[in-house]
Amino acid sequence: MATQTEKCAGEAQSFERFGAAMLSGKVSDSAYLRFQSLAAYRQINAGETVPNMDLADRFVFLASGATKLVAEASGGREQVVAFHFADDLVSIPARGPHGYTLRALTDCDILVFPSLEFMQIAHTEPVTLGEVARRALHALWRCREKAVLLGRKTAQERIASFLIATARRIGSIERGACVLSLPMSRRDIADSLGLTTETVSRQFTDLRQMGLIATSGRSEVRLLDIAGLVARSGNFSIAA
Amino acid sequence: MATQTEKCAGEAQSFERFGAAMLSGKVSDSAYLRFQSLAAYRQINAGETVPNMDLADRFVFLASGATKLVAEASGGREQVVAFHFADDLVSIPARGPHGYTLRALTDCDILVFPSLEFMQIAHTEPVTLGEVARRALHALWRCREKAVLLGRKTAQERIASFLIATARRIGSIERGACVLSLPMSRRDIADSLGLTTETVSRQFTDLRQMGLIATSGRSEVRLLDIAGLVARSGNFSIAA
DNA sequence: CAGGATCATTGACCTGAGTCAAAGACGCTG
DNA sequence: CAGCGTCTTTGACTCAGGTCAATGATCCTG
Repeated sequence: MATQTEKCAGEAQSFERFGAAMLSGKVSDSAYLRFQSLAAYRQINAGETVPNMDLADRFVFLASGATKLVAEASGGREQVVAFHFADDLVSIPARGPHGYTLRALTDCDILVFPSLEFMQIAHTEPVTLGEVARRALHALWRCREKAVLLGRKTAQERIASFLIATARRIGSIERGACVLSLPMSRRDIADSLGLTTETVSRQFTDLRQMGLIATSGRSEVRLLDIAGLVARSGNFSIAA
Repeated sequence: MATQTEKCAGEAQSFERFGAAMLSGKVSDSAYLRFQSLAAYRQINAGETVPNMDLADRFVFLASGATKLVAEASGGREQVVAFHFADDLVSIPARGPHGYTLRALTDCDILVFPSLEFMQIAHTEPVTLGEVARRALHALWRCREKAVLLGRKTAQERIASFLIATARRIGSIERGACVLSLPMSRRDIADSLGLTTETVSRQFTDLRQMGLIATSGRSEVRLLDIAGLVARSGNFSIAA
């Protein structure tokens, strides 16, 4: 379980956070300064889109807040490809079969880097390059898990899997139970799990009636029986 | 369009191929030798699984042949997470919510590395580390495209997308048309696209009747109207 | 090159999730 | 703290794709 993130508004704090996460203090002063001058600091309000700048690939470091990466298919269909929280590094391709946009779920502090230049500097700093590789592989792992979910799981298994995975990222312990404060709407969850808001809602209701979860308000979910959720998540092996 | 791959059986040729792809000649002799002693060469016959060795994360370099990375969910459901062809580097996590296995579609020559040690050596060679990062980001990009496909596309759009994407990887030009020699069965395609063999078959039939493709035997597909396929692929922007 | 096993195709029917529509809850603003 | 817009929930019905079952095409082996 990760701890919830505090606010961190401000360019200096944001870059400091980036340094701690990606440069881990072992980077040369010159590289440090080059990263600093390359970084474009932005504050993004909830609901806003991270502007596309030019048409190049970008890395976005999320210093605070939460975002979703949305891919658009034809016919206005949207798929949420990933959610991100503080300290995450997001890779956004400029173009492809689908258009990608990064949208803020809450107010965010971010640093935007052009990928090409970022990688050029990183090539002189093994620590940072290794961190990019490590994070990319981790994101790939998560994306594969999502592919299994989207390709082969029922609506209920998708919701159970989502709750377990999200709890591991932003859940907190409160009076023995795991509590989630979801920054995303039912629509975001639906677009992430390949469902509709109606189906998401129905599955929440079912899990509530089974006594596996309790909800209060629009965003708070309390996981009452994690073992029961795992059993219903469609996972092959028991998650570690 | 990539060119089809020739056979390359043999440990020496396989490692040479690895060197050309991942070390690009600029690597120190000591790192070269360390990679060489870390690599476990294997020949895998079509249909066989790459043995799990110990329980650690692995990188597999595919020197020749084609493989599928399969994730297993509960109830024996299988999801093909990715296909791989010659010169691809596959990252296989040891454990997670779903068990992963790498299976050969054709006879293969592979090099297996334990991830941890591989990354340790790579940290001394920016070229290789950068290549790992580049490939991981590329695999992530592909996996995201797959998530859009699995989350939001119809059966027909999935098949069209699959044919276009596969043509780009292993298609060859023959008398003006793009020809695919698919190394995977209908079941593999179905497990990759989140469908059943029956649905895959029906969609092939439909595309054939629309005059977009022609098939001969079990594995050969001729793309007669690529623009038509793209139009039916559900892609948002026209693919480059 | 005949026999047989596997793989692919086709057809009939069924179901889980989508769609459409309406009512209810939340939470924001004045 | 009342009013209103948005988000969520619930219900009735539809349909794309799954399931079950049978037939037909490949291709491999002896």
